[in-house]
Formats: sequence, structure tokens, C-alpha cells
Amino acid sequence: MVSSTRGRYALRVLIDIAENSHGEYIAMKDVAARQEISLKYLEKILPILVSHHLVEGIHGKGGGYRLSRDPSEYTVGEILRLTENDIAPVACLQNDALPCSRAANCRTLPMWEELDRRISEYLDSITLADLMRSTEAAQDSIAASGRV
Amino acid sequence: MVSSTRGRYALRVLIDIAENSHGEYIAMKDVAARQEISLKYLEKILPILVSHHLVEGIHGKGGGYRLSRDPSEYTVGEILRLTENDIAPVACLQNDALPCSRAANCRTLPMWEELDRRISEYLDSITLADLMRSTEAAQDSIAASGRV
DNA sequence: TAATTTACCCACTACTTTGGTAGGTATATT
DNA sequence: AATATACCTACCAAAGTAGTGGGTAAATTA
Repeated sequence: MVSSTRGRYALRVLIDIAENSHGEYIAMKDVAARQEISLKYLEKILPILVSHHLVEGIHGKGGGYRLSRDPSEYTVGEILRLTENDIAPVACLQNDALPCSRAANCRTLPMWEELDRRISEYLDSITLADLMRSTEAAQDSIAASGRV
Repeated sequence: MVSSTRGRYALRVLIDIAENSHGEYIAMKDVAARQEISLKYLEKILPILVSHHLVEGIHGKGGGYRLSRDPSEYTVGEILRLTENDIAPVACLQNDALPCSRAANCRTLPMWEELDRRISEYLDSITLADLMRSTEAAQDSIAASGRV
């Protein structure tokens, strides 16, 4: 699994903040309701985003979170690398992997490396701005209208 | 994780059989020794390959396994789909996934679908024959020789 | 026929990750 | 002072991973 709920929820939260805010702070209570994600679980994900300066949070009434940058300046790859343990497709390519004594003669390693490269390349090519307002339904309606 | 040890070992076993056999049966004891994988664990993986007719096994002295087809007729994607629970990069695209009520409005689903498509396309484009004799070392020596 | 070698089968276990929940504290606003 | 919010720590249930142990069945060889 490249992405578990933690990474996927992180993406959805950031998109929700981007879509519902124009600089003001958004309460997680509202995001949780809109995204149908438990508030308690969101509270475990947000500190990761705060500590890496993807969002800024303020306490107290009227508080919440806002993005630190423009949506076009976040890539999906960056967000997943922070929230997932590792996005490598196989254990031997994970950051904490022990060196493998068979690596130099491994018949499959070059393939895994190329797959890893392709996954990263794709995820790094997509920004939060690309994801905003993007849905299957929207794409279908574009297709139906002939605007393809 | 796209591939756990089960799928990776399955690939290595099939490559080992392909490289060390010319039609005769190869004992798992020997594959286990060459690949440094526990024989007991291999014995859990092979029945999966037998039941899907990727290999044929015979009992008794001189027995073992051999490939059912030419190495060029196995794709990595096919092998991993049999040995891994699922190679989808996210839970909502797995075969046994429950329908998601948010799918039509999900901002991230099209991206996950495209990622899934790219992973499958790549893994389906590589055959066992491609992997045989392929190593980093071999690629390095090709590069060093200027034969790139 | 007996011994040996191999595939094959079933039960069990230790460990890690995932996806949460519970209950509270700190901080800011009204 | 009351309220609303972020933030923190601990805990838990379920599932998946990566095995091990202890056999049985079938084929070959001596």
C-alpha cells in the first residue's frame, strides 16, 4: 500500500482547508464533519503537518488551521512522505531498510527501483491546486460536454 | 507496500527455476539455499503458484518444480497479483473494497486511479525473461563499457 | 520391501501496522 | 468566567506479515 488512511486523510484535509478558506483559520471540527472523518483521528494527523510547517494552527475560540503556502506549492509526494511511514513499493527501498547483501546480484532490484522512481515522479508532479475541484463527476461532465 | 516478501520471493523463485532448469524439475531445497530463503516459508508460497498453473510440481526423489511456460510468457504483474493480497496503491481501489459513497465527489480518486494504472502498466510490461540475468552490477558494467 | 526424498498440509506464534478511542491540558476569544 | 479550540498521552482491537513446527502423501532408489 502506497497510501493508508493517514496520508489520504491528510490530503483531503489540506484540500478542504484550501477550498474553504481565504486566509482565515478553519476549525478541524468543520473539516471532520465535511469529510466524514472522526475529529479524534484528525487530531492525530494535524500535528504532523504543523511540525513540518505545511499548516499553521492557533488555539482558542475562532482558531483552527490555515495553509502556510499557496496550494500550487504543495506536491502530493511531499505530503505523503510526511504522513506515511514510507511510500517505497518494497521493503528493501524504504529509508530505514538494512543494506541487503544480495543487492548487487539481485535480479529484481532494478525493476523495483524503476517502479519507485515512477511512483515518486507521478506523485511529485501533482499539486494540491491540481486536486482542488477535481472529481470523477467533473471529469465525466467535461467528457460529456465534448470539451476533451 | 506494493509487494511484501511473499510476492518478492515468488519472483525470485521463478527466476531461479528459470535460470537453473532446462525442463527438469528443481527441488525447493536447492532454491532455498541459493536464494537464502527458509525452505519452510517457500513451501507456503509454492502452492499458490501451483494452483494457478504457473509451475508444476512432482513428489518424491528427483522431484521439485518446473515452469509451465516460457519465461517470456509470465509478467511480473500477473505473479504479484496472485501472491500479494492486492497491489492497489490505496484501500479504496482494492478488489474487495466496499463502495465509497464519496467517490463521485472525491478530489483524490482520479489521481489514485491514474497511479494504479501506471503501476499496473509498468509491472505488466516486464516479463520473467526480462529479469533473468538482470542485475545492478550487470547494468553498471554495461554503462561503464559505454554500451549505453 | 525399506529407506529416502520430495511435495504438500495444518496449526500456531511473534511482531508490526493500522485505525482508531478516551481523557485530559493549554491557550485564546468572548 | 465560560467556551472553543488545538494539542498531548495513553490505550486498544483487528489485520497482515513473516515466519516455525510437526506432520502426511507420493515417488524414486537401494
